[in-house]
Amino acid sequence: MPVITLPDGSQRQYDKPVSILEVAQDIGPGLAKATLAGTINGVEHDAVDLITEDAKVTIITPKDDAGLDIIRHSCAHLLGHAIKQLYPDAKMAIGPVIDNGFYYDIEMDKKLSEDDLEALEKRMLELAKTDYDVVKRKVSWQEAYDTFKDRGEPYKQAILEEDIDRADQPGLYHHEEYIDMCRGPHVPNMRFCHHFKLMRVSGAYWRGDAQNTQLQRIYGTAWADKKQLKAYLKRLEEAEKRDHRKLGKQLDLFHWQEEAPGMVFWHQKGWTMYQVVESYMRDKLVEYDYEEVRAPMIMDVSMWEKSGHWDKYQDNIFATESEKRTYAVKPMNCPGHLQIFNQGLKSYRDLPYRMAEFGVVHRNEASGALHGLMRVRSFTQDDAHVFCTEEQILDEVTACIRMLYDVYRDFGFEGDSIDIKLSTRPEKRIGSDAVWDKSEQALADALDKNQLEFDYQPGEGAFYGPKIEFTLYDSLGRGWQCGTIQLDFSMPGRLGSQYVAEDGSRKEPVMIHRAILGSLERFIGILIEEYAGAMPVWLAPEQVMVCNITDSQADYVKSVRQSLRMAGFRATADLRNEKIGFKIREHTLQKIPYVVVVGDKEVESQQVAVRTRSGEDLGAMSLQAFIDRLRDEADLLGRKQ
RNA sequence: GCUCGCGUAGCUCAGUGGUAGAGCACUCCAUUGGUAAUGGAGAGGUCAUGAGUUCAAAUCUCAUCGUGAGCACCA
Repeated sequence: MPVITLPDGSQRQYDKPVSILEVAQDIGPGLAKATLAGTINGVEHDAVDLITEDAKVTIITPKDDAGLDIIRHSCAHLLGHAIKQLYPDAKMAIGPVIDNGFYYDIEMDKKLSEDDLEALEKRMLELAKTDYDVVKRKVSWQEAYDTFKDRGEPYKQAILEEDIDRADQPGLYHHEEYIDMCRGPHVPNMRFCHHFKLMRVSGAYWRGDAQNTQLQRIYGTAWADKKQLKAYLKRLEEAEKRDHRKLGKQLDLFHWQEEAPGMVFWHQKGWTMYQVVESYMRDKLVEYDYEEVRAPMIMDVSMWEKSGHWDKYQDNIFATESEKRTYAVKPMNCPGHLQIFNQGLKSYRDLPYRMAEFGVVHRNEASGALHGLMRVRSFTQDDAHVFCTEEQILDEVTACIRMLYDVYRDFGFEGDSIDIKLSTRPEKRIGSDAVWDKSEQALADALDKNQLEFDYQPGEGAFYGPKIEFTLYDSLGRGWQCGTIQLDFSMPGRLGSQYVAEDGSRKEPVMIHRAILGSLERFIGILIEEYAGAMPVWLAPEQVMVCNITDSQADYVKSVRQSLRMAGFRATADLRNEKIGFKIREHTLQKIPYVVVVGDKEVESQQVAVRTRSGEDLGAMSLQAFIDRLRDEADLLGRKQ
């Protein structure tokens, strides 16, 4: 006699167990038609699942986020259905939901091409358009196992054997002749799965392990209706226009070439941005009481053996030989900083000692890992190491976080655009559990103290200590770790760093590794995508372009440009023999914040006519008024009001 | 590193076995103009590199390098 409570608080009573679909039918035929699934006491269930006891029930339709996920999940099954029809020898692995869509990992001999994807998509659509019912069956573990054994699906068998309890009743979803196994829920009928697109195919390892077979992964996107699908594809197109690699070329910021894979050739404009960012950070180092240093680029390999890097990262370290000695190009700044710390006897009175470097490091990343400015083989870290006592950890980490947010806000990042993760002790680690407890707690406390939400990444910490990672996202939503704060109880000991404590004894300092921007290259890449190349005034490599209308204003243009430069702005003159419309178009496309136009009128009145890159004509004003405006805008940095 | 795709003029791209193309940029000439493209002419390519198939290769095959998406990696 289940009593069902709906989200609006209303109740319905039944004299026998009813399915979610029946409840929906009871409420109205329109809702029944839109019913994908439901939740029973907060747990998702298929529409056909029976409610046997009093429960809170919600109906899931394509309008719900959960509904969209169900559609996507069922689209993965639909892909399986089509794959097995076109390639009967395909072995299906896993087909989960991801942001905006789904994928399926498949083992098959035939290597899928773009054309094959098109054919697959066509078959999927044909199948979906028949609007067949998806039939769910709960079976015993053994029956599921036998089913997939008969069907030659070794991966499904492996999932059953390794992940599913023998007492469980796995759900088998019948898509006509195709059967897939899933926790569900799934759509009751394929009429919900008409709006999808297969996006690409790539390789992916079974169970995410490079030792295992590489499967073919087909990615697709799926939506509740045609409009959503079109809007998504449009969004993707727009996002691609923000690609920093594309903009880097268009805006003449940097280039790459074959002879130096993963290393940037910064052009004048890109380098100007870089220098603005660097000098901003240098000011912040003063504000937050750091000392800047510079350590050698290459050191004898023995240094890296002592630090442990050679042992762990040898394949990724560039090395060079000279006079029978092997030198490693530094992949990290910490050993160098420890050498500087070690010069002269340090007292507890010297702690905390905050040592910063714009450290250029080289890491021989796997070729497949390289990605524009985001993942390079040579980059500059805004690195720092804080040497302190255990008692000082909390305060110092808190200060690092405060500094990080101070900086990020100036660049326009805050709130949801920053993802925080706390990586805790890995299996292979050094140091006592007591020390780990304390340091993990210190990092968590520091985050709490700054009222920041974060997710734990258990086991993902470095072998020497836990770490906080701050991730920013590119225009396509790919995350890139930028800032990081790591605790290290090991390196100072390995490289012989000590200080004299209050009681006269020698102690090892704790080292906090911290980077705010992380890699300047990566951070600038993120900035370019964030602003789609239209950098705010303080970062724009060219801030003002001063244009004449005819030759007769050339001298005035030069003097305006010079005045702007003397006022501290990056201004250029465009005296070419071109029409003003042509110049404006070009400089607007180059995303220069302001174009100043001077003709005879302006020369006469000793003014400047100002136009913004968004196309707004601000009219004529005195040069001083324009300079004031520029200064106000530049002083804002990238802060959101 | 792995899987699949891509590599043609400075840039964006067309060209599927038979004499290498377009637009923009560049150079020159004319034009001196008021807020997103003035007109004309010219120059510019070992079709990433190397090998092979073929009477003939930008085009087909293989390898190498670079690059794109994803996987793995990310101190």
